[in-house]
Amino acid sequence: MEEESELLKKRREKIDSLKADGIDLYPNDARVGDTTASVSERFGPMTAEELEKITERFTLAGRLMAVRDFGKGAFISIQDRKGRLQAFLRKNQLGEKTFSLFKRLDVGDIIWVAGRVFKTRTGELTIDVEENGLRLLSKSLRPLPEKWHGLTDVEIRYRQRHLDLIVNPEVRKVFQQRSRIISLIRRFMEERDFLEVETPMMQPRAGGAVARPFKTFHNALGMNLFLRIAPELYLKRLITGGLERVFEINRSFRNEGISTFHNPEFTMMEFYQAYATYEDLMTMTEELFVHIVRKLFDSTKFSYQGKEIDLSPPWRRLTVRDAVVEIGGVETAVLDDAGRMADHARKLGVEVKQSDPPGKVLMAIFDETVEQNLIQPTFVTHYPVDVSPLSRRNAEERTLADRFELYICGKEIANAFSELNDPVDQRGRFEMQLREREAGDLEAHEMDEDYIGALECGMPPTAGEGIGIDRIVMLLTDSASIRDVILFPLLRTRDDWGHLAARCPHDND
RNA sequence: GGGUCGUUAGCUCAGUCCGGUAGAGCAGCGGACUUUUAAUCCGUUGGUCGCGGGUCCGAUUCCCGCACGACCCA
Repeated sequence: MEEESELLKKRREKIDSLKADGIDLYPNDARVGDTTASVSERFGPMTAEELEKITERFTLAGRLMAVRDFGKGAFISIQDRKGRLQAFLRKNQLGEKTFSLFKRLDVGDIIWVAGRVFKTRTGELTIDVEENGLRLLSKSLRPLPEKWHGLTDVEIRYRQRHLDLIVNPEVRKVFQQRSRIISLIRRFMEERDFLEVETPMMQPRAGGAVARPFKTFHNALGMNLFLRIAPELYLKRLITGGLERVFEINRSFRNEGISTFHNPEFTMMEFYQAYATYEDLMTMTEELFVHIVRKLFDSTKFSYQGKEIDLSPPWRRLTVRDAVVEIGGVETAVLDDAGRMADHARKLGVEVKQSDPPGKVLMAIFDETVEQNLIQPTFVTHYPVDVSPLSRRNAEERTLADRFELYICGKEIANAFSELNDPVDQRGRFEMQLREREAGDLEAHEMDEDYIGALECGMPPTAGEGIGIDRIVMLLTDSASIRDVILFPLLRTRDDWGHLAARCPHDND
């Protein structure tokens, strides 16, 4: 048994003392009528004289965050989901018993107070706690992090997010913003008559994107399953099924490295619209983003990590080829010669295989030279078909796809294309992907006969898009790391002794 | 996978360069105080110095390895 700290011992002593007085440490019968915000919004603007006429009684519950004790009186701060409010405890008003309860409370306890409002000499709105108007609702055994610096150790912040949320109000705000952003997106889609759907996260084949999946196993069915890397192929079956406009906001999983912009599970919105083109989606994307930032900031501008971003449309549109020439500084002649292009890529330090199709090499050059320079919102268009196995071919340029990616602040935020609905072409694309897989590309797409079968029933001409929700939230909350916008980012597990938990041997097939 | 940095009290941090078993603030505990708000004042408790090994009379400090985390690179 591990030694208990002095602090914990003291708390246990208090608990024993409270129990001895017949005080329930975890009661569940308190009724809460108000919030810190409902009270302060209503009475904050009033003067002390005006408040004297208010005889209404308020009941609040929340966490005790600070105590300023004066012996026979004390100020305390109560924090609920909406914020903080101060309360004043007076011995002669609370009564002997209740005041003695207060003396045994700790910062961190969940409490309930009742009383009227008044303003202190310094003008702060305060609850004047009435007789017996203080109750303990839940006893805290552990001390909270420090009141002034809060909790800054990022590892503890992520591992014990509850502490982070209690003591760092700006963290709570980020997650409130996240919820708001998702809600705004949902509303926007519903207004355009899109139907929200849910498709499988456990899939017999992980398709719809170029990435490595997590593998799992269903015991009863004796079946290998993969966590989805994208919902795409299922959503398009729904388009074939006649739903015409669908969207899904949910998790996808990619078995890849972790960085400030990558978490193994992340949230994406994918949506598909029949009888639309990727060009329609560019306009719609502009409208969506403007809708969000106007509601959030009442402006089309915001700043991210010191960079001023302006989302007022129309956004810059640039082909991959033009981007590589203009921004990447690559000569046109190099791009027209597969051999020279591969040499150029190698010069940039990119690993190029003999089997890599030219489109893949071009995109490697793009990633290396262009991506991080696209700060203001930019639609990059005309992707090579080689790297777009599910996209429709451009009517004029058959080696190019009707596809765009959206970049903001040097990061990919969205990926969209007119969908390939020709089952014969689709089979050919999958076959090409299979050849890349055989050449060692573990991310290449697999053959999916079920999906081709669905296309053979006739899928209407459609455009679809995937938008990285975590990344949007990062941008709009000025968060430097994706871990700051995901409540419980993936970290290595540790047991109570600080050792790594047992790792399962993994199979590589 | 590689590099850099970090890990010291419940929290926020000093100290380690130059080896002699650790300090502050907040929190806690005791006392004073009924309009404070990082309340104040007086007193005071609290440490496997991330883990393991090596060198040494002696290691939180030097060396090696490991773990976890952060950032950068691939």
